[in-house]
Amino acid sequence: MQKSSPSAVAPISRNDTPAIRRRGASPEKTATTRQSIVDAALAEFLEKGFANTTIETVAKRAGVAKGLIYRYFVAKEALFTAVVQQEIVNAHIDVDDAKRKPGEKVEDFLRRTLVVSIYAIEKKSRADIARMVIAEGARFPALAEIYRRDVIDPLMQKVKRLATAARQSGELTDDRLVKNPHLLLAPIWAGIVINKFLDRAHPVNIGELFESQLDVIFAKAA
Amino acid sequence: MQKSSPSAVAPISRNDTPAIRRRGASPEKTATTRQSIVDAALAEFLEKGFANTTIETVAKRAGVAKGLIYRYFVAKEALFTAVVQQEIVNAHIDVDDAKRKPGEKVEDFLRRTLVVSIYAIEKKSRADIARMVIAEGARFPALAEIYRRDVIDPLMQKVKRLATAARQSGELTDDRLVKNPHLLLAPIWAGIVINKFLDRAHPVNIGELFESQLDVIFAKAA
Amino acid sequence: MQKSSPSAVAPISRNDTPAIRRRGASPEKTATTRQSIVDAALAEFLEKGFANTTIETVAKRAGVAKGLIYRYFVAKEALFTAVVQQEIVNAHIDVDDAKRKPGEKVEDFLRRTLVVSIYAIEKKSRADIARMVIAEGARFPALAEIYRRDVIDPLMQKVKRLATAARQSGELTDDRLVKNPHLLLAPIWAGIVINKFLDRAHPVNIGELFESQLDVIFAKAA
Amino acid sequence: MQKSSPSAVAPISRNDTPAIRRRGASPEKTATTRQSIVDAALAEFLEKGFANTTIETVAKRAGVAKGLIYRYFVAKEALFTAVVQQEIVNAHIDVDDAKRKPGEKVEDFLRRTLVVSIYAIEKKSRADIARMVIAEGARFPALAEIYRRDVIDPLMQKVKRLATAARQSGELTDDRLVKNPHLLLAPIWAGIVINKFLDRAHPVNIGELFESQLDVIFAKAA
DNA sequence: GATGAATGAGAGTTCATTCAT
DNA sequence: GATGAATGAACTCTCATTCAT
Repeated sequence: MQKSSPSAVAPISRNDTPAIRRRGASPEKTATTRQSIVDAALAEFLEKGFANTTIETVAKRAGVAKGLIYRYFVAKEALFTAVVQQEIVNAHIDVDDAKRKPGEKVEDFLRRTLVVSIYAIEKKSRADIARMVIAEGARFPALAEIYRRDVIDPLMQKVKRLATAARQSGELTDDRLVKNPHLLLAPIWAGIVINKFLDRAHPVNIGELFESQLDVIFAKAA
Repeated sequence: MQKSSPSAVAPISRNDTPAIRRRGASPEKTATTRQSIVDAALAEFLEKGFANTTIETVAKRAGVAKGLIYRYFVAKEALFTAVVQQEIVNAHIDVDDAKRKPGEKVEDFLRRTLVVSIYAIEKKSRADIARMVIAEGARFPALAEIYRRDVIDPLMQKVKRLATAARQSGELTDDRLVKNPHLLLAPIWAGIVINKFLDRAHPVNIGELFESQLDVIFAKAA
Repeated sequence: MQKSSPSAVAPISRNDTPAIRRRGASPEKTATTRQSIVDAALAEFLEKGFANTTIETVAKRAGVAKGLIYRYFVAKEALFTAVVQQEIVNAHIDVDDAKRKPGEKVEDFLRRTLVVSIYAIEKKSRADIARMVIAEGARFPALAEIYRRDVIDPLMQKVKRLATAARQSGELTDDRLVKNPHLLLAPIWAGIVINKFLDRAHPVNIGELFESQLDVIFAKAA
Repeated sequence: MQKSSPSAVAPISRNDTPAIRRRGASPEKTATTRQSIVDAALAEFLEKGFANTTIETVAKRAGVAKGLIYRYFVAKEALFTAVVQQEIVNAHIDVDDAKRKPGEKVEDFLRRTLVVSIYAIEKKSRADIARMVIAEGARFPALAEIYRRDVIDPLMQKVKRLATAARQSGELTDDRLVKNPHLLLAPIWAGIVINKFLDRAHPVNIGELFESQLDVIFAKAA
């Protein structure tokens, strides 16, 4: 009922005068229906991927008729795109340099904030979203682009800024991270690939892997 | 879906009875036909993924009739499995500790061998195979397992052995890499994900990224 | 499908009890709504034909909700029938023999009245109605029948009566038109078929064609 | 099996060497199948029109599977177009001026040739084809154009030539038919409209109507 | 072995019609 | 009366798989 993406239905509250009662189904009902479709679709897409998900199954799971889905999304692809985009929006990882306390070391800041986020990645379905974007990326390049633009690029910018700060303060003694900010988050990608695609039976601990990466990058004596 | 090696056609007998003319096509012709199907299928699968590849297109590309494919592979899935498996076999990355020269440092050995392999990853279609295993992994868990068993696990074992050696020789001053051998190859996964799925327009240099990782792991002063 | 006049809504009572305020919308409002639906439907049907017209589009064009249409017409077919019938009523062509002036020749009377009507056929949408009746006739035989009964047959009767009069007065020297009254209006049908279906780019002049037909029938020396 | 239109299948006879036997289904079988689809489609389209004909019904009537139709025609529209075009080709009406015997009057020639054709119009399904082209013309303007180009226009040219000849020989005493060649065939259109759309119960005799038209045009004393 | 016509089970999508509000 | 969300049957089209030749 919250955060309905701005694609199909009318905004819920028209204005503040509660007396206005339109005929027909209420906007709340509409929003609920839409959300149940989105939820069902997300679950199905995550479980089976785009090609193996059928509209009929989504409808059944959402408890609505097949045709109704087409009132909310013009096509299966639009449904997929909308669902994934909505999730991408939620996937932001927060490492804003501005939140670093005065005098706080970059490494400490990263441990305090990012490590927590990363341990949470697998709790929430963020890794699954990433997996889906990856798996369907070839067929939906636009989605991959959105993911890059909204999630990866901003994150990389922030990492770069933090690396630069660490370099200037002497916390880092070389430019490697400034030039290759991807280095910092490489263990996350590796973890997602291994845990979500290759070895579900023996998952690596992404958080621990990331902490080790922090260790080596910041040359911590073990 | 697991034991798909003998899926369709008996292993081609390397002519032990060279003079005998059997009825029908010669084993050589058979092998050639099979290979042209596999080649065509690989190309199609890489281009379009499993779901969007049709048997008809594969047949056309291979220059054979649709029905013939079913003489070699019982089903589309079997074709896919066979094709990918064959590629996985080629995907071995060679870092055999035994080949380390006496007295050669582990780091030097890695730079001498692995870095070269990694720069080659993108030249050959290995990254594309990895991408496909990743993308279709949800639908073909058996393939992912094979990939892990035949490619990842052996590689990890070797990394672990090298890490142990480096630890014992004092080249490494902590157990991080021994406990998290994935750390070494994380940049490769990150690179594949970024280059193949998320940001084809601005690829990272996987080899360079990997070298930086060697730098930080072996605490090289820049 | 035949008796569709009372198909949906009772004939609007021309207020015999003007002071009484009934609940709900006033009859005038009702009539207005109904008319806007009919107008929209006519326009859509003329543009796209029966099968390609959707109730939703009609509703949108009429500025009413989809469901409301079903308060006035039980089904799409009833709507179509009602709309076309209403137009058929307007399609009468006036050639009443009674209006012939005393002593006026039949030919002169036809030129004075019918030719004018025919030049008007294409100005009004009568030809388009005819076209629609023709195009949908196979699917709506009842409509074609109504068209025949209300438009064609009466017209033919009048033509026959005029032909008989002309024969008796010696204006015509044979019974051809009496026996084949369709001969008189054949150019109109030909004109509609050619202009509306076959060659919109090079329309024939129906009025001129009809005048030529009068010429040859009444053996006018050119 | 004859005259397969050149749209989908390979030409039947590759060359004269009868020894060539390809594998798989024979071209004759293919042509037969194609023809049975075309026949079934024509019958269905004539009975129900384009929109009310389903591929499934056509397939059932042709005795083939639904999907097979799509091997021969890319889409329902293509099937319709092909079927109708093939019939249009057969719809030529022959009034070639060159076949007029030396010294034969135009009127006599027309009675000798065209009247016969016209009486045959309703025996064959030509009138039904015309009806279908008319009924679906709005949705398939290309077909109407083909019909005009291949049937109407050539016919009109011939009529014009004959009218000119008759005018010059003094057989006609005015230019009406030269200027309005449609006049000659108007009764045919009228007849088709009346018999096929408006009044199936009381059909007019198109041949007789056309003969009367010849009478009046050539000013025959009754 | 080899061909490709033939099959038929779905899948996505549309739309007349219903009904809770 | 009026709304438009909801239903579900029906339709077009696809494609893995089979099979007569």
